[in-house]
Formats: sequence, structure tokens, C-alpha cells
Amino acid sequence: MSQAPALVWFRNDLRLEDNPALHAARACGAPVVALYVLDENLSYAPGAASRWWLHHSLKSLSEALEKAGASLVLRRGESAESVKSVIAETGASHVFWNRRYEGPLVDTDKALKAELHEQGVDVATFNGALLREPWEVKTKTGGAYSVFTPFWKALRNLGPARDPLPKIRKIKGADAISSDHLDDWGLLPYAPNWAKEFDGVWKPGEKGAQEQLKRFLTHIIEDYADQRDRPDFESTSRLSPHLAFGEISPVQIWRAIHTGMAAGAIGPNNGEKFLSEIAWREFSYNILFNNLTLVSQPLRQNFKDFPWREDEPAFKAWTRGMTGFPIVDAGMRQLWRTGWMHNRVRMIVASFLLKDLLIDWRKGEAWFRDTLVDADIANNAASWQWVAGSGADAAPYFRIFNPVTQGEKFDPDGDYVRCYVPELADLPKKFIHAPWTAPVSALEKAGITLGKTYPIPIIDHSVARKRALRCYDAIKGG
DNA sequence: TTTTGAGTTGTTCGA
DNA sequence: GTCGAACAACTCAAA
Repeated sequence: MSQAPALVWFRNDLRLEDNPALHAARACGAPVVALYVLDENLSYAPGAASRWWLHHSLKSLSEALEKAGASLVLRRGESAESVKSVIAETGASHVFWNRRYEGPLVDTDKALKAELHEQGVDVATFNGALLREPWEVKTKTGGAYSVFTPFWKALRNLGPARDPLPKIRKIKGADAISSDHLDDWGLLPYAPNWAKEFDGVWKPGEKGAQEQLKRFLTHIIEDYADQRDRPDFESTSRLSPHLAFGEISPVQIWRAIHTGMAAGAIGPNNGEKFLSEIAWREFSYNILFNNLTLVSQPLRQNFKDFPWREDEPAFKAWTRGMTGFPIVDAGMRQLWRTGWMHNRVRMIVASFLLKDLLIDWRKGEAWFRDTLVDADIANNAASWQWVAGSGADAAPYFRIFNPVTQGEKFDPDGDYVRCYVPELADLPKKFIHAPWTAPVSALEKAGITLGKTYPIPIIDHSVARKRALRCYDAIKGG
């Protein structure tokens, strides 16, 4: 009789390198069954853009596993049931997975672990997604941090929980069992294929993640501290979708940056700045882990009474990049076309939705969750609440972005706007962020008719700003 | 226990 | 064009 196999349940950890669950399974010496379950009824099932990414990432993982000697079993259905059924089919005696931190998913995993234990199946779980577990980073009095700076200092002192684990090249695969065909899952869009530009922009999968990290370290990080707010050229790491799907781990990133800094290849300012962004991700997970309703309820109680407006036409204009504010529209169209938006522009469009339009942050959160390839429950919810002012260490009430000023400051030549709002491409740069201020002759020359070829602004920013300040005044205190 | 210093990412206005 | 102050008050973390 052959040895009972070990089951590795892959979730958002679609990589072979530095994957603690996979390593442990391999170390126990049993043949390995690799499983991915698509559970479309689970809380936080992937949005449309994430489904596109997931398809390609699973394909990449499957090929990498195949090359190492194992195959990836795909199952669709209720996650715990699917795992149990694969255990029954294979006779697996051990199960390994990397932990999740989103409230309902933690419960699912805990319940399954307990049930399997009772049936005599060994379950071992690991930290594959974070530098430190949320419960490891605590204040001196044992509480969770709610201000970023002391959190970051504490995390930096602790450092990552482990050194990166080496790449796995050989795996003893278990006997084959039936698997769904990835193409049958319908993760890719068709009719219309709105993701056709994604292929040119992204390379999902572990290999793509490593290539992007390398590209970032050799060409981009050298100006990171100064240039990271510029959306008009590649100024950021673009690792977010790879991180969201666990194609690369923060431990690997930490190591790469520290190695580079020690060798003098990465300046300390740039390295530290980038690591602090990785720390923001950890901070978000920490907040979510300690606040199960982060996605649906404001962290600060007084925001329960905030007078958000219902305004479907304005929301629709925002989602389609038709607000009449070029930097906002460029961002929303970049999101639609590529599944991603530069971080600075995310803040601008979020500030516009929340403060200019007074539309509930939950509507913005849901839109981003559906359209971003890097949609991450913790980051997304924590960041929307941060801009709203209802979150941890949040923006003060008077921080209301002026979309024209922000555009001129961070897209000084208007190249970003020209790329994503081509109908404004021929407008001189002094008008590009505020076409309504351009003289008729300049508009004519650029082939623009406001209200026809490009929208008239849907709101007067200075009026909207005052209105927002009044709303924030109404809920202040508490 | 009380106190103290600090807190990612802005804008506007007036000198 | 440039600069500093005002925009509030609160909460957190640590001493």
C-alpha cells in the first residue's frame, strides 16, 4: 500500500517559492496533492478583474507544479466540502494551508480545521501572506496599533518572521484524481472582452512577479522616494496584483530590499520608503483582522451619521471617467482599461467621489473591488475608510483634494491625461487639467466641444468643497 | 495615572 | 511667484 498523500490547499498564495504550506507538505515526505477551489458563494469571491488575473495565475501555477512533478487539482464548489471530498478521494492524511485574515474566511478555515482534526486528519497552517501575524505586532500594553507610524516602527524592529524559503524544484506528486478544466470556469470575459488590454500590461503568475520585482529594483526604485507620486510614467513597483494573489510574498520583498540596501545598490531613503508601503499593507491586514466589519461599517462611530448622498448619475459618471475633471477621468479609465490605477490617482478619484460628490465610500470600495486586478479586501477597505476619514489614522476632514491642483502637480505635462483621455490630447498643457478654463479658440483648435466631445464638469469644486466641510462639521466630535 | 508629543499623501488665503 | 498660517479637535502610544 502506498503512502497517504499530503494535501496542499492553495488560496491567495499561488507560488512555489517561499510558500510555507507547500514546503511543509514536501518536507513530510508524502506525495503531494495540490488543490485550488473556486468558491463563488464565499464572502469576498473575486471580482471581475480579479477573475481574469486568477485564470492566468492558476494556469501559471499549474504549469510550474507540473514541471516540478505534481499537478494542480481544480474544483469548483463550497470550499470546505470540496476539500473534504478531495481528502476522501485521495486518502490524504495531512492537510497544509497558509492562513487567511478576512473575518468570515478565518471562521471557515477554523471550522474546517477542527472538523478534520476530529476525523484524524492532521492539519497544519502557516503564515504565508504577511511579514508578521496580526497578533504579533502589539503595543506595549498589548493592544492593536491604530496609528501607522508606531506600528511601522514596531514592525521594523521585529522584522519578518522567517527568511524566504527556497524555490521548490522537485515535488513527488500523488496519483492523479479528476480535475475541472480551467477554461470551463469562465473566469475570462467575453462578449465583450473588456480585458483585451490587460494582456499587454500584465504578466500574472510567479514568474511575472519575479520579473516585475527585478524590473522595479533595477530601473524604478532609484527614484522611488521622489517620483512615486507620478502617474505619467512607471514610478511604482506595480507588484500589487502579484502580492494580492500571493505570487510573491512580503518576506521575499523585504529580503530583496534589504539585500539591495546592504550592497549599496538601493539608497536607504528609497528602500525604506518602499518598505513602508509594504508595511501599510500589513497595517491594513492588522486593522481588518481586529475589525471584522471593516468592509461594511465605518471604524469611527460618528461616521454612522454621515450624510452621504444618493446620486446614481454622478456615480455612473465617476465609474465611466466622465466627470469632466481630466485627472479623475484618466484614473477611472486607466482602471477600466488596465485593471489598475496609480496610487496617487486612487486618492484623487476617491477624494472626488467622497468629498466632492458625497457618495458613500462603500460604493467606491465595491467598484474598486470589482475592477482592480489587485483587489485586496484589507487594503481596499482600509484605504477607502482612510480617505473618508472614518478609518485608522485617517485623513483630517479638511484634506479635500483639488482635482486641478493635483493634476498640475503630479501630471505636470498632462501626459497621463492625454494617454487615457485621448479626446483632450491636443489641448495645450496649461489647460489640460481644466479644459473649461480654456478659451474657445484653444478648444476649437484641439477639436473639443465641451458637453459634446468631453463633459462639462459635473460639479463646481469650490462649491463642493464648502459643502463637504459643512458635512464634516455636522458629525465632528466622537 | 497623568501628561506629553505626535499624527502618509492638502488647500486656500493673504501678506 | 512664494511663504506661512489657518483650517479643529481628537486619539493614540509611550513615558
